[in-house]
Amino acid sequence: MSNNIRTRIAPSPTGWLHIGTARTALFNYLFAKQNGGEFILRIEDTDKARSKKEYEDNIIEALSWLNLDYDEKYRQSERLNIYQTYLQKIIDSGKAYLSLEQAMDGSGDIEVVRFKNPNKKITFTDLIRGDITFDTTDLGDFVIAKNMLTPLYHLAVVVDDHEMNISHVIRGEDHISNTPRQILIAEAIGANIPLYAHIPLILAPDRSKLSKRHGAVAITDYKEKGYLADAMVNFMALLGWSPQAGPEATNEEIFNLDQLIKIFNLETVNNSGAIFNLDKLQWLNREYLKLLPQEKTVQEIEKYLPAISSLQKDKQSILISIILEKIYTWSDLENLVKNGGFDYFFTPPIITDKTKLKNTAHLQDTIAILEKVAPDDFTSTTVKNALWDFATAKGRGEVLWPMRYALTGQDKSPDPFIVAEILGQTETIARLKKVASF
RNA sequence: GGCCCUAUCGUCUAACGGUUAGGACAUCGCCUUCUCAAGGCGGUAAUCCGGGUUCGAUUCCCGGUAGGGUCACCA
Repeated sequence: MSNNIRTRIAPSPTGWLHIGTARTALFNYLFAKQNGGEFILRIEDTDKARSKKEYEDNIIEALSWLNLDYDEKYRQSERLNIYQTYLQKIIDSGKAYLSLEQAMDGSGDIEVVRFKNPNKKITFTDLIRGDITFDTTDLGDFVIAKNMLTPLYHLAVVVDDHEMNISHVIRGEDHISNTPRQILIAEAIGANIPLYAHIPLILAPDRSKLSKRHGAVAITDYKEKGYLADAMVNFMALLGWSPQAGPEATNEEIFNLDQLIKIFNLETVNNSGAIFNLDKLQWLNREYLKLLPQEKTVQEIEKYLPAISSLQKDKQSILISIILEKIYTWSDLENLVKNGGFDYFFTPPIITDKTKLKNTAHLQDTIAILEKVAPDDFTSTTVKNALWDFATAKGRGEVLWPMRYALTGQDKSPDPFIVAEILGQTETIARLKKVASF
């Protein structure tokens, strides 16, 4: 499939990669890849004062984490001569002019380059919103460069999109009103007008533009919080687009990057802003956590709970299932471990308040029953089977609560059978004997 | 304020002009259960308002209202 679909993400390195920019990158990536095209990263660092290398590094780190691989990378600060050439061309053709004006920062007079506005109506067809018309008269003769070597945003964007053969400009709807200016410049340099698709913004819960005051907005914040890249990608795809729409409609919502490439549809992207819903992200993240191969999961859990490696494989997988049903992200696990949430699996609990055991009357019988379970088959199932009738006869709470409490020292924990299996027969009985002698 | 965009459950969203307005997250209830989770099952919950067009509007048109974006020698 050889066509000329080329898209780009053009962040300016004046802040960390924002979740909204990342979602725009995702849509650009998906659209390019599903059409066998190229996805390009262009660092828009023409503002020397505000651009910082650390932000560029953050952008690259975030895109890499999300697996949004770009085919080409450019930095506008390295292309100044190109802009200068085009600038000269526009000036020579009389479509822009030098203008001596008092600098806005009060630093004396400077000569800026203004675009000679033809004052006409511009209509473009937005792939998502249909025809949009602007009267450029309201724009005046806008400035396109501070001087011959310092192009401003609109000029640099148009020149680059032209030079880089960008076929589709997919960007946030905050750029809709920038489009007529850019079309005017494109016409002035004789460039093809790319196809535009303005996607809806990501909003904060109060429907305002999502910003730092609403908490974590940088992609790397989510990386650090222990979210999975696949979950993040899946979640962002669902913001403003739905697999439920279109001819290939499905109610399924779990799609990784490769699957999204196949089913994403730019035409069914929504046109209204979407609120960032953390609950759904968390749910999605757990879904992806469950999908992780055990080896990978153990590896990750070891970072926070090294003791898990001392367990046998089958016991590891039981503990994993216990852990996964209690966390949404790895940082949840980190917190649980910090608060001693899983200590009892590895260290006997210290029980000082024996009234917490409630009823100790059946402890000796419980021990006797557990001692009869075959040592080589001491599993949650065999333990449960051995104990069940006895517990039912005495009142399950009368038998099971003290057993569970003796094993864990916790008011809340997984059931005593599964805890017993992980601890093993010897340790289980030892813990029970200890409290039985109170 | 000018210009532009938008409007379906709390949230994300689906519905060739004809559907009991569907799904997911959240929430509530039930089941399971010694506890906490997880899981299973079920429920509550929406077409912003007013006019048209039409036999029939969530859907098409107009107006209103509301929200958002943008109006730099930032991007």
